[in-house]
Amino acid sequence: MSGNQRPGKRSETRRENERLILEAAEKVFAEAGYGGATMQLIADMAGLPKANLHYYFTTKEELYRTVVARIFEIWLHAAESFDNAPSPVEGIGAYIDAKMEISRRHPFGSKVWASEVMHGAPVIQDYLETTLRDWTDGRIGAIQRWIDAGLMDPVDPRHLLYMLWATTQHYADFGHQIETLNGGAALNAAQWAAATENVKRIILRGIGAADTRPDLAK
Amino acid sequence: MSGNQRPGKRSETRRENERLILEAAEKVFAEAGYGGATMQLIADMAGLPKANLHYYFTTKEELYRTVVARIFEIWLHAAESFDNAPSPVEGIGAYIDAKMEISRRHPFGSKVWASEVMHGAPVIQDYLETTLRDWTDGRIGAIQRWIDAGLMDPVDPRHLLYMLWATTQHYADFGHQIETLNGGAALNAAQWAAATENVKRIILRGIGAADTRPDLAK
DNA sequence: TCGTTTTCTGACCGTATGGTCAAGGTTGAG
DNA sequence: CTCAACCTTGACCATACGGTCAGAAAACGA
Repeated sequence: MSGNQRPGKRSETRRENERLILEAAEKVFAEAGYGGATMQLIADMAGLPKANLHYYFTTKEELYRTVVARIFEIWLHAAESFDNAPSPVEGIGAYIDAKMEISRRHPFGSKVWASEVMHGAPVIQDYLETTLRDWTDGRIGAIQRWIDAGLMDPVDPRHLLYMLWATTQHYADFGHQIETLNGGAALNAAQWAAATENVKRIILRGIGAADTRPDLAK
Repeated sequence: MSGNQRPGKRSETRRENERLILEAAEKVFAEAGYGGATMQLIADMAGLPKANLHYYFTTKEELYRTVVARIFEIWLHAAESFDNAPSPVEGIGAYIDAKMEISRRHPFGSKVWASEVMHGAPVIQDYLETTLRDWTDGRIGAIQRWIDAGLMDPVDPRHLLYMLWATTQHYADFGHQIETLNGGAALNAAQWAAATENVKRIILRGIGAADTRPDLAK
């Protein structure tokens, strides 16, 4: 219960190795799924002997839990973009920017999260029922206020949120499909920007919140 | 090479058992992933001894391939909704209807498909590069013609397609999350209808294709 | 009733996996 | 230098998994 780890520099090995393991684990869990991932594979990718993994993380499940928790942290951080925005264009726009950036920079984490939810959220059910639900309810209230203030059309805030999650995470979770349809190449910077602009444009116009008119700009 | 199975009624057992196995397999693969699924689990769910599964499907991979192929068939069928539509409102509207219906009636299949793509499409890569790419290119052409005809805004057709896939499949793939945020209950008929309407409304307005004006209808 | 084809299944096998452990190495404070 | 805490790892174990197979049991046509 005391458990305050000395941030002292004495053994930084621990930090470094945990980082190596968690990075490798995130990738392997994303590419093979929880059941398909093996400790040996993660160990090889981290460049450590398998027994060493079990020194830092007792079980495969504990390692997985840690990976998922880290992803949730990133998610929560992005969720802040929504706050303190006076209008839907700014709030939702910033949120789309943040989530697209996550899809681009943390595709493995996004896939692990998707896989976890698809399998019934065996290890993060409590997060869904507490943190996520609270955040969602709060955002629904914010959207409703924008609607009441006449800043956007009266769409169902809940389904709007689902649409935001779906469209942004799609670029990570279905990245392989998108890559294949892009001639086998990953999206470049310009294509990512175009994708983000498209999502923002369609959704913001779709909810009647676009600041400009039909916008015939190229 | 002769292999024409007599559709004779002599042994319909085969058809029935294959159906049982495929249904069980779809569910287990969806809920546990390929690596997490076991032949024993599928056998139990199908109510057959494990050895019997190997009589109909030699290997686990062959069973999985068959499951994925069946899902692709359903997907292709829904894709037809897009065709022969004179305007985006009708074409895209019908496509959204069809895909939402698939998400509702075949959630397991949708998850298997998502899982397959997320893991790099190890068994359907050829489908992505041929059938899916052809279909996508064709639809992009259709959308571009609508744009050229002034029936909708000049959005990137490719990203519009991604948005359609993302938003509709989200209701199946992330069904557990949606259910949790819905108080733990699955969406009822009215809620599914509301979700579908919301998706259609936002996207069609978002691309400037809504037939009606801002639509203040409740 | 017989003979042939198809279906069924308990018992079995080799392998790969998650996890353990004991012994040895490394580090740094006193 | 000494000692204790921490880190490393090859070898090992029990289990569970995909897959096999021999032979029993139906399911037919003649």
